[in-house]
Amino acid sequence: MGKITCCEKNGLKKGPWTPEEDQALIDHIKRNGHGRWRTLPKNAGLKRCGKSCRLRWTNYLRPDIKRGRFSFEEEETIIQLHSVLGNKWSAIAARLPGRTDNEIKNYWNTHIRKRLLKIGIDPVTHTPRLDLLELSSLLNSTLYNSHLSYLINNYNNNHNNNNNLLGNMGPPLVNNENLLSLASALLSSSNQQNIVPQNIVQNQNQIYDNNDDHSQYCGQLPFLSETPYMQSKMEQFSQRTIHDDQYQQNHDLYHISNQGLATGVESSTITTTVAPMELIDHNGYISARSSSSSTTSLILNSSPVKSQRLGLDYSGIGNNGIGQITTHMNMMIPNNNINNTMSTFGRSSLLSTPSSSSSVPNTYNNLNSGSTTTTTTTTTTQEDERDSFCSNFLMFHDIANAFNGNELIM
DNA sequence: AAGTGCGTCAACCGCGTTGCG
DNA sequence: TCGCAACGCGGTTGACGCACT
Repeated sequence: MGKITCCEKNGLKKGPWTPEEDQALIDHIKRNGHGRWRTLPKNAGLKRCGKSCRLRWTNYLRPDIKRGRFSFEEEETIIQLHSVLGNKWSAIAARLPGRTDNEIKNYWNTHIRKRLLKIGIDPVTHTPRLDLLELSSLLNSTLYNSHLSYLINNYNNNHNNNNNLLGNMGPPLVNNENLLSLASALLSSSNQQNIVPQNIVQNQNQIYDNNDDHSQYCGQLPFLSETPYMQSKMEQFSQRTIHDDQYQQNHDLYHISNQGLATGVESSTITTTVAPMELIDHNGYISARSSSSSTTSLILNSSPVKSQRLGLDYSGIGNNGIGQITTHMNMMIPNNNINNTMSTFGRSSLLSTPSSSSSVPNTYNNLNSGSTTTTTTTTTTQEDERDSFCSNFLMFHDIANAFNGNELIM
């Protein structure tokens, strides 16, 4: 039948260890220390191979082994280290006192890995799964036109109402059942369409301020930089020092600002505005005018991974259409680091609105409890929290990676 | 109560690396 | 430099327990 192993060949025992065997091993190591595993079993009176003894000691009997469930902090560390080290379990274990490589490996494979897959993150690359990226990008980019047009028209119809526009939006634009068929249709037609940038998601209440002349926006998307709100924000933004070398270095990074609404989430939900770097002119203005062709290329061809890393959380796709895509971004950008990030990354900067800055959790540690993904969730289990935590953490981590710096990490 | 499916995790296996003669 | 033994690592297996039917 099976291949004869060294243990079987030598008449050595395999399988689970008995308490007596454990005690014999412990006693021997207490007396003589570990090492010399080949001769240890004989000296300890064990009918086991040295390999088995070493494994039993290092993975189970060692006095400094920490048993029990992994804490949030440990899980956080594992994810972070795995994104850097990959499946180097021993290297990861070396940074987690009391945890063995075997334990971490098992925990990864049985818990974390599954959760990542569940939320659409590739556990190997720590990025959104590529098979979902194109689909989602396509949906976003194409739906953006109709979505904003709807919002604008809706706003024009309701501009005396202080409630958020989305309260009147009705059902999401996309549901799970239609997702694949819609994607198929879009894929076949996308090349003929003039797609408006996917990632510019603005707070309609703020952009189209009540003092604006709403009639000018009727039926079409105004250039965002032409709205009074964005004019004022960009004026602040453009006062910051921008270095051309950083622009060159980060030319494919993204302008990020925190805004509310506009993506199918509730009015209390804070979302994040993300615009491709290509859409930001030399004064720091978002230029929708220049984006229609270049953004199509950006989304579908040039750098989908980075755009998704920074702007989109695909865990929300299945549940809430586009809405949750922007949600996690806020979680990923610690409020007290926004200015640092701006100065660090020059043109690839962050804009924070007053509304978001009061709502975004200050620290990474708040990610567990401070999720803004509150759109439809009614119950929260510990597993749910961990799912959310994984998602948040990974996005946070990937942003830091994408910026090629550690400035976002506490 | 018995059968089945599934998740978990301790333990095994094989291969690569290191150290030494 | 080579060969061998010992060790370490990562992938995989299989026993066990629990939930569900």
